[in-house]
Amino acid sequence: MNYQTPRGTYDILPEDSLKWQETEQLIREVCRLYRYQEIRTPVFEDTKVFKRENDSSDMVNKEMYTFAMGEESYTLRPEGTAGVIRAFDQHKLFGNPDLPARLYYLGPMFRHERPQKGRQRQFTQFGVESIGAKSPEIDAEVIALGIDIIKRMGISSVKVCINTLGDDASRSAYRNALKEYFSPHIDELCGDCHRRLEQNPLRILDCKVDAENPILKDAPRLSDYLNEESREYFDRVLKMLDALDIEYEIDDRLVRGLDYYTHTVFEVKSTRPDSGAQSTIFAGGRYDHLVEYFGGPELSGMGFAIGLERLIALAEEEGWKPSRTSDAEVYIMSAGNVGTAPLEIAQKLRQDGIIADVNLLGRSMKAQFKSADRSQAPVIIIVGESELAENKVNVKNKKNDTQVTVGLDQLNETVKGILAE
RNA sequence: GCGGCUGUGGUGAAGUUGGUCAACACACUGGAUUGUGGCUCCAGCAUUCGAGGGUUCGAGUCCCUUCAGCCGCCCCA
Repeated sequence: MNYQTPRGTYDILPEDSLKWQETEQLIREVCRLYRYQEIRTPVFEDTKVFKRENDSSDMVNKEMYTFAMGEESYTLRPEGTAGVIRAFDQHKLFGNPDLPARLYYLGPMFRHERPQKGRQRQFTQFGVESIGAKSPEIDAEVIALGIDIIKRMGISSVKVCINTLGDDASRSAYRNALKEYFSPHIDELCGDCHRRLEQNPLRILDCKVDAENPILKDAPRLSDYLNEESREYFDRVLKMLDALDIEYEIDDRLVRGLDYYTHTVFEVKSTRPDSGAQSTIFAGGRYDHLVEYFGGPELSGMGFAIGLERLIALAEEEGWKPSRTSDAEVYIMSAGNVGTAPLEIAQKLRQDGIIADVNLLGRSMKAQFKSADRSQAPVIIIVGESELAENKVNVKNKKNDTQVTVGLDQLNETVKGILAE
């Protein structure tokens, strides 16, 4: 085969499109229940939208699809949050009297990563952002929305890991404490951690190589550096989760990769034993400075993102299937020279909302029956030359394997009767 | 970006120390059975083994390159 999809991209074929449609529909319905509204932003933006200053992670350079057109540098969106906040600021949605703005997005994202299962270069992400107000209730609502969706997808083996990074003061105090603590022990840590010490010392805490290293276990705890206000905020988040019956586990090693998070951060993981390295279903947190960064006022936001490829894969592992099918309700075949009658009959049925498949090839009855079986249709209409001469056709009811001959004027009613059985 | 495994028809797959007609099964198509199938029987269905080079009298089997998938690491917005 000389042509194929680029690495890390894939086609959704007809046999799979239904589950995507249903998953997206489910997501949209749940969002409607929570009164989150969709926002659609471009799939590419000025590179500077995604390439933030002060961002200590190196993913920005390595993993973005950036291209130049004339003087401009553009980048395919690697995530949804930046574009949404940009739009929130650009269109001055902060002027809305009813903040927070509750927004969601759903669409393709692009990252130049080494593909694995549930990890593609073009992938589909759904996310919500609740922007413009700060309260523990909002944090809980956002988490609840995400949990709601995955529960409705039949995913039950999950746990919520949650933590707080505190406010700026708490966080930078802790950051410094970590640096001070690890610096003397640097030789006892792995190579990656050497880099992390300068770039993002918080991430040393969830290093896999050094996970059992006693140096890590005795590291300063973030909770010891929280100021009163941050601690209180977090306690209220947890109380709200209790009230909503959402079980969680406090994990003070959970720091997330990005610098912009403040206060609440969380990750919802699969507890299935075979989920391997891809166990996170969705994750997010609160950010206090992003709105300001894109030129808006000092407003806080809270959000999460979820990859649909992984969501659907996990749901299927737990037995989820789309509830609708693309099966036919009626299959129309022909015997003898019946001209345009089968097509006309099909058209009339469709106008009554019945899913009709019709044989369009001059094939043997045996072949037509095989197609009819494959279509899963419970009703087969056989348009025969001699019956048609009297304006009649044969209707086979596959539910009880009976067949009747009815006039064309009663056909739709007869079919509906069988389907309703 | 680094490391490991894999790649044979529509599908699941056999292919032994390189020798040839690339098993077997399912699916599919046609016929037995020109307008009532689902059973059975018969026949057809990979000039080719991800792609491209090389070694050889001869390669799916050996070598090189390349593409893709999977697993782990990095990273995970």
